[in-house]
Amino acid sequence: MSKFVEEIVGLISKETGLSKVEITGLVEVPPDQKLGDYAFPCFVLSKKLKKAPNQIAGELALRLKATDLIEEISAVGPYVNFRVDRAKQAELVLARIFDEGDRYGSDECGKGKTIVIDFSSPNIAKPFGIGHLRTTVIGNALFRIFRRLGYEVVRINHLGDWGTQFGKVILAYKMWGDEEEFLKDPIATLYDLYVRFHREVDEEPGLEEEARGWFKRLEDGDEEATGLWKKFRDYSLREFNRVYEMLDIGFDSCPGESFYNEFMDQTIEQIEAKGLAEISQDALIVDLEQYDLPPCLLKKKDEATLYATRDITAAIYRHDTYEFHKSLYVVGSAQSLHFRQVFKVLELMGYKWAKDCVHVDFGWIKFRQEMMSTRKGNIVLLEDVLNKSIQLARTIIEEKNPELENKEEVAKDVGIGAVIFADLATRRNKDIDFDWDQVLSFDGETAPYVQYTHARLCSLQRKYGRPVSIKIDYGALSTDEERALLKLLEDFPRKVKFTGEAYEPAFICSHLIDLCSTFNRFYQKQRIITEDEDQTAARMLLVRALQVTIKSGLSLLGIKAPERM
RNA sequence: GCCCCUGUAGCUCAGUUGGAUAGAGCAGCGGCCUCCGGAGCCGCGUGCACCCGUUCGAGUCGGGUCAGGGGUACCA
Repeated sequence: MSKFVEEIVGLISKETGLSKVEITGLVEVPPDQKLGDYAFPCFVLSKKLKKAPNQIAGELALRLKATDLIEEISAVGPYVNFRVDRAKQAELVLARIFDEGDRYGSDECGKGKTIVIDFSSPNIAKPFGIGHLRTTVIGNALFRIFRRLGYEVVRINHLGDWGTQFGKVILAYKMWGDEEEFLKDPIATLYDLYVRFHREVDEEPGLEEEARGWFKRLEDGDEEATGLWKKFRDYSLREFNRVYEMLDIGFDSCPGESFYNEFMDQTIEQIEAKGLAEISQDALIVDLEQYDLPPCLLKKKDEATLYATRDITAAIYRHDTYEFHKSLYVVGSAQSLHFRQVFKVLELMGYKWAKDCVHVDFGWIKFRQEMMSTRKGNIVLLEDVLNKSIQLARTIIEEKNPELENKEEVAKDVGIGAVIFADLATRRNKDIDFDWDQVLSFDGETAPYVQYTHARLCSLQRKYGRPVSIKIDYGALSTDEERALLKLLEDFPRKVKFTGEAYEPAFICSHLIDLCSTFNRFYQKQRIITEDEDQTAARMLLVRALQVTIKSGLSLLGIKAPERM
């Protein structure tokens, strides 16, 4: 909590007899900066004192005396408003940022704790579509945020490399596959086969049964099935890595669902030993009716396992391996029932840590215009989106800054940043309408706007040409915009923490937009570098702090901050 | 049928634990310096799906209605 709030809480508690905790919960920030920096609403006191809140505020404001940190106290309606000593506030914030550099916003709260994040997790033999963007970038942002908060973070790519679908792909490949075609474009070929399988199954329903048989053989370690599966997996991974490299995203472990195959029997035995399992309609299930949940299926009638079994096994494995404080699953909301079942079974198995498993869910990406016109099935490839965005960035650079040195690198940073930001900026639980025009927009509330502001701040520092110092006249930062900027900077660490608690990277996006738009307004109105050396020195320290904070915020989202663009 | 999520301006979205006149961006129209980067800035807007309730106070909490999406035993 800020020193200023502490001070205010102290003052009020002395005068009113309310507890500090209670007051802390009530202190708020007024909607208009002109009213003050902090406010205390007097409604709660009106019952106790049997007086109108307006009257109480008036009397309270008279009794409270200004201090070193709080320079003005006044009543407006039912609120007591506080104005902090601007110079002190500026000094506290700017000196700290100067000191911490681009680690500003870090915290110790995660020290000694491990968080496991399961994210991205594409299915092999299927194209990496735009639909996989959300889990990938949200997971990566959470990784960076928790790391900043002091946690050990383990990134897990739980590849979808197991399940009945591979029986289908194997069978389809055996029937219609072509080696040469496969090597040319592995995923597209496999995906075509998969689509064709579903088309042909309508006319020959027997294929379905045959495919299940192939998955069963795979699960039993059959040589031919395993060989094909391995081949599909290797080539798919190679293509995924291309996308991960573009996004600059990595993983600490990529075991995939298949990895847990050998532990599956153990899990089932354990569940049976607890007396939780039963046979129903020829399948092995855990009945969850008394918890208002549908049964959790462990084994199909043909004895093959299901994804719930694999997720339960994986959860136990992860806890044994990492002794996590939290285990996150960044997976679409379509699977929320599935996770409720899995977590419930873990709880019934007696694992107390089941409560530390969190489904970090998110809405769908839907399509409006382009979906039907996309040639490759009904999928928009993530790689295509990234490439288009980079291409647009190139074009704009050619137009606005053709002299730029490392154009290609900057075009990548900007183009990819735009795509990441466009996704992260919307709150997780909302569905996103994928719209080319919106993703490929570099104006307004976008990554390029933030990056542009950052580049502008860098440019100012180059132009200034002298080292920025913390020995300045802090009282010189006196305009409304400077004041607002100081508060936004002060609030940044709290925002990062809150973002972690809510698993909601969008909070950082909007904070960055606030910082940038406020600065740009300031920049437009006021000259930064002038004849007035004291004022210039003060403003340059602010510029430096903003630049560093924006860079820090972007890096938490997995977005680069070029110095020129 | 039952369960979950969503419903704020023409479009896309903010609005942290209920609080002082509900905010941005995009698109449209009109402007901006002797220009520190115009990927910028400024101006133009009577909108919280609907109805009840709780409260001094509801976009925010509770109940109901309507609309959209998702899930609901052998896919993941």
